[in-house]
Amino acid sequence: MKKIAKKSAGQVRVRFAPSPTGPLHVGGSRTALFNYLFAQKNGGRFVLRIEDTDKERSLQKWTEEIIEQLKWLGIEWNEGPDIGGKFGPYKQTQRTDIYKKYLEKLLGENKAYYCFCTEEDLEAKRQDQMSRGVAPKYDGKCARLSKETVEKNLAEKKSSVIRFRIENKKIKFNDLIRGDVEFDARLLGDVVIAKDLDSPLYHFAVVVDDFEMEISHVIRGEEHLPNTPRQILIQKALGFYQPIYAHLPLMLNTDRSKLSKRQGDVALADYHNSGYLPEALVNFMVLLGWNPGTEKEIFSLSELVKEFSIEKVQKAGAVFNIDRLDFLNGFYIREKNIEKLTELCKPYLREAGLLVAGQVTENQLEKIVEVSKTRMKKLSDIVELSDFFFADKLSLDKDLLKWSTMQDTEIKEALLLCDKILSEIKIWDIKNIEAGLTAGAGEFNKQKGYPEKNKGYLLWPLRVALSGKKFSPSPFEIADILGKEKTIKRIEQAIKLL
RNA sequence: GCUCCCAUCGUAUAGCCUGGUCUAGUACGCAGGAUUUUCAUUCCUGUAACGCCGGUUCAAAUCCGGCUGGGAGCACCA
Repeated sequence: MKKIAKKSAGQVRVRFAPSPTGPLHVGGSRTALFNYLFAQKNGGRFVLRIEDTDKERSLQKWTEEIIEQLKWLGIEWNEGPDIGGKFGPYKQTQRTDIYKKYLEKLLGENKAYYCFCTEEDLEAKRQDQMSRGVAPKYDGKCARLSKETVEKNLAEKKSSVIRFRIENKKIKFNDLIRGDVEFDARLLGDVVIAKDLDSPLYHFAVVVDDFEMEISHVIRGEEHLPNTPRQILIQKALGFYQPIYAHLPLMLNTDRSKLSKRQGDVALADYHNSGYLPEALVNFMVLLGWNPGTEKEIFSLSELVKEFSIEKVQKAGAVFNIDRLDFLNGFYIREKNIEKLTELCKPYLREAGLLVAGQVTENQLEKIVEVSKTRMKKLSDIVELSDFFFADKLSLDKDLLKWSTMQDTEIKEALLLCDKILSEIKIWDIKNIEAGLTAGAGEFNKQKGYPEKNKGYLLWPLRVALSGKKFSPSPFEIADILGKEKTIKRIEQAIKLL
């Protein structure tokens, strides 16, 4: 049997290979992003491959979710389960025949063997080894079973798995990010590469697929670093070329452990749903473990494609710092044009029951978003920030109306004055509102003997009367959006409290 | 426990390869200030780091060694 290894095609081909056992993780998203950028930068191809060999945990809906979220981020692949490609299929469960062929080859060459040890047995040995302080590894019990015994066991349908014989030698490889890395394969123990001929396991399937799909660079998370020597050994046994490896630093919790559910969300969809923008997430994730070496920190995906270089990827893990994500997201929110931002906010308003048909016009809605956007960190913030615009009647806290040392009667006078000024406005626009009120504030302060420059005596009670909130946009903006009738009504409702 | 990886302000990082220009830069955060009726935005100022010990050298954040600390992996998961 003479199967000569295909040479790596020369062209850059990378892959992102998630297993569909749950929603797309932010760590996975970043891995996908780096692969995508690397491919784009080098004129290569980016492959999406679904590693669903774990039949118990893999679900079609997660494959769909992964695809949906990656697309939302703006990451595109050249080959994948949804679009096909020259090296398909791109789901491992559809590639059983390919794996089988190689599995038989390994078995035939005695580079792999059937193992009949039970799981309980194995677990007990593992415990024993751990307690003795040695590295747990398979003891090779079934490695030298006679051909007859194996055939007899197989004929009796004894449960079995297929193990790969690990060669006892040192494995050295060069990692694009970490440099030379060396492992001693003697510590490894023979790995299980398949449950049976039709059920390959991770280590085996990746190696075969990376070869069959002519992957040139394997860019993945650092958690895979210890897996690499095993995979290299399998490649060698099969006569495959060795791809170039690059192990990305991990994303960390605040306590510096591997990012996990606990300190916050880990599913990309969670960030998506709570109103983070894809451009913010991309910008944020890429800067976790990479930087351009310049002081530029704001990057669009297309700028990233130009400036990305894998050599500048960091070795140490990076803490996922939500403050920075919030800053970036706020920045991108402020950058968005108002039509688009309004569209993006609508689902949140609708979900909160605020967007009832006919209640506000499109124009009003855009104004609401416009005056709220400097306060938004996430799209979902729009609800809390703007709910009072939609309310029919405000539930006012009387104490909030008070500014400085003002007494109830003075607040009442202030609101009465506002009522008067606003009632007299003919053309209801923000300019007239502001001009009228500003003049009124000066007048009011002089009359009452308040510090002349402090417009709060008039404006604070007004703003609270209109918004019901401690913090809000200016009363001018609110009044403009509310319209004359509603504005006056709210002022009068507030006066009744005093 | 074993193997491997890693180590600059609270966080992300620049600088390290090619020692001097580093009294260590930037951003977020935080503190203070300006603008402002409030909050936010914007602008200004400030805050704070080369883990430790030894070696090489005229000179070390930068090179070498050790230590310490942190992380990941050790499945019939991926």
